[in-house]
Amino acid sequence: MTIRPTIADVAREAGVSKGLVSFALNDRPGVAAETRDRILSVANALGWRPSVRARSLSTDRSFALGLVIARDPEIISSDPFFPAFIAGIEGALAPAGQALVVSMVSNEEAEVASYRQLAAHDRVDGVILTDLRRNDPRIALLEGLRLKAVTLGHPDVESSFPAVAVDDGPGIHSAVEHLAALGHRRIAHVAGPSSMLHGGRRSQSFIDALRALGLASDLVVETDFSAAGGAKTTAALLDLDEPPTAIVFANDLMAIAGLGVAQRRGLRVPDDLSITGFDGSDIGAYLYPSLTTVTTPVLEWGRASAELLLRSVIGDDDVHDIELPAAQLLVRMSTAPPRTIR
Amino acid sequence: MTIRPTIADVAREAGVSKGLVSFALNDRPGVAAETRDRILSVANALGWRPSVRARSLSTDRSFALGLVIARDPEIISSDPFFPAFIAGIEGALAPAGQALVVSMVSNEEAEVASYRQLAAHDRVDGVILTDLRRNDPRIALLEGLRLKAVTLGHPDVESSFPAVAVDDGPGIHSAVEHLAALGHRRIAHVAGPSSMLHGGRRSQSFIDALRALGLASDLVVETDFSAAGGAKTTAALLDLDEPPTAIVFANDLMAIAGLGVAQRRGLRVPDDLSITGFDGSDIGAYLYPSLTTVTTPVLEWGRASAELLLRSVIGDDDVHDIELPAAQLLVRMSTAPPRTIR
DNA sequence: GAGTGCCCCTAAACCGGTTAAGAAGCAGCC
DNA sequence: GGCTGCTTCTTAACCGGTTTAGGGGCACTC
Repeated sequence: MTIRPTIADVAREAGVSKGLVSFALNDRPGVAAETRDRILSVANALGWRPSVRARSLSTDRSFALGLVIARDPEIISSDPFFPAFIAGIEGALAPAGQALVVSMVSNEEAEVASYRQLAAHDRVDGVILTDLRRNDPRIALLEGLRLKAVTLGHPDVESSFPAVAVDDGPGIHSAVEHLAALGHRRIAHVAGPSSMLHGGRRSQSFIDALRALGLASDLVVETDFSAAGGAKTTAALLDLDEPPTAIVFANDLMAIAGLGVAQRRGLRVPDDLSITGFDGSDIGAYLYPSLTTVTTPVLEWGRASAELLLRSVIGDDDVHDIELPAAQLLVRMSTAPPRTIR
Repeated sequence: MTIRPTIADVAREAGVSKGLVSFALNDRPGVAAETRDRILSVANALGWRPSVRARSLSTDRSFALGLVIARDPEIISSDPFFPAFIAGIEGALAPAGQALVVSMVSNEEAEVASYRQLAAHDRVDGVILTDLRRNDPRIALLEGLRLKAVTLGHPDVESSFPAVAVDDGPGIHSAVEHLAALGHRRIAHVAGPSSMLHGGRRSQSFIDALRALGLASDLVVETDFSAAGGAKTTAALLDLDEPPTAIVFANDLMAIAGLGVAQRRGLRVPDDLSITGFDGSDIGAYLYPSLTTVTTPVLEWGRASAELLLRSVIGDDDVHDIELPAAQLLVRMSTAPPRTIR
């Protein structure tokens, strides 16, 4: 096993020019069928593989997509989203011979720097934009950097990028209706930061759902999606004179922390307090009680995003927004009728 | 903002040849100080940035490292290791202008294919090898593919790659001693697969620790590091005629599932059963009871691995194995004296 | 029989760097 | 004055592809 053959080797062996080999290998017209076959079989016999590097240089493409993950170091390990999401991306990228460049940073300055670096070094042809924020500056940034992108969810600003969205609403609605049907009247929501679009959207869905049922929606507390935040706000809610009998958490991590807080206080879940999460993370099934949650098709989300972005990079014309199946309620054991009306 | 300047632009502007510009920019000897300064200031004025693509093609380097993650889809979301590990890697890579290519696969064939693809496409200069297995075929594979690598831990086969290791032993020993000191005599271990080196090593440490204390070490059950596996084996242990009063789990995920199983049976943790995990994952602190566990310097591990691999890629001579601070016991609330001797 | 058009192919430039070979200029030395 | 050797710089090849311009051969047309 020596050095890898190049198209020059193939050309020599097949008795044609370099250029023609390139044409034949790329299935372009203007090559006689017989010649094309000969070139292909020679390439095959020599074990020729294209050099991504050379192709990158001449075609001005990277054949890779990027994912910048900005997360507080404290949250990063426990967040079930990204590993599954990356697995989904991989499902679309690997068969296409594309690679995924991942960058993980802990704050917004580093995030911006990371995008700039990806663009300056021509590492990727496009990026997947997660965790959209209100008035998200990254959209203009990426447009300025001339990177392609897809956004996870619909941004609240003008965007030239297609979106891949999962509607959180139905999941939250189902959770609230489920709790109301069980008899709960005082239902709280531990929300993610309203600066993040999905945080805000989940809150709004929660409020809408309560209103539709004619219930008060005053118990919405905003925090930061972290376990620490979930624990703190849960404690605050339980300290109220009239504490809620059920809490809808905006993600599983906060729900798990909230569960711990309740149990620590001697409350029984679900008898004294019902709890729902959001994410459908696997670990929730193994807790005691297992966590009623809202599942999101994360893997599918990753796959669809990567596919759409690839199409957009190629210059496919009909790239348009994609709506994935909505989030769905997954009832497990952390919800039950409130004790007061039992 | 037009097209990016190349060294040809710099050369023209500075009135020298392309080659000399390259020499000046790479700080190589043979350039007059005055000329060098002129070239550098012209480059600076034009806003010249090197093209990684062009450099890759001519220097036969990718300026990127790879990480192939092989995990069952079921485990992937809940595993706290990789996000933190990647964050650590990033800490070393970003300042060096290097990128991280991540590939996530679900089985061994796909894993091999992934390494082959990374090598065939020249995507990376080296890879970080995690989750070493017994007689790990990947080492020979990577040597054959002429990729550089570092291994996480010491392999049990001949390897030309440097290792970055964290000794699990002291953590497991501490956990066992902690439990023994509390009065436990029947201590079980829910182990990871013995086909994985760190799974086997933790078991062995467990057995050694018990022996050293003169206790029986017959309660070692092997499973797969998953929540489902942890739950199932915990159930089996608790079904024994003489069940253990404490269980040492080989990772946090299994410990959390085990905790759920015990509580589901009406056992109180830690009163009826003590539990320890392994990983030091953050979420464990918020459970009820909070999980006594063994912490590993994951972030540091990632950083050190990436740095070592970068040095190895450059051809630095004195790359040798690195031993990081050993894993440490973190006592929280899931361990207490057994009820029997209370 | 010249002109036109098409098909198949070659030659060569190009992408943006690195690097080997060699030339020019100059000082030092005998 | 010629030789040696050093520094500084240029030229040109090279990495491995893609792509444009154009040439030769052939059939068809009038």
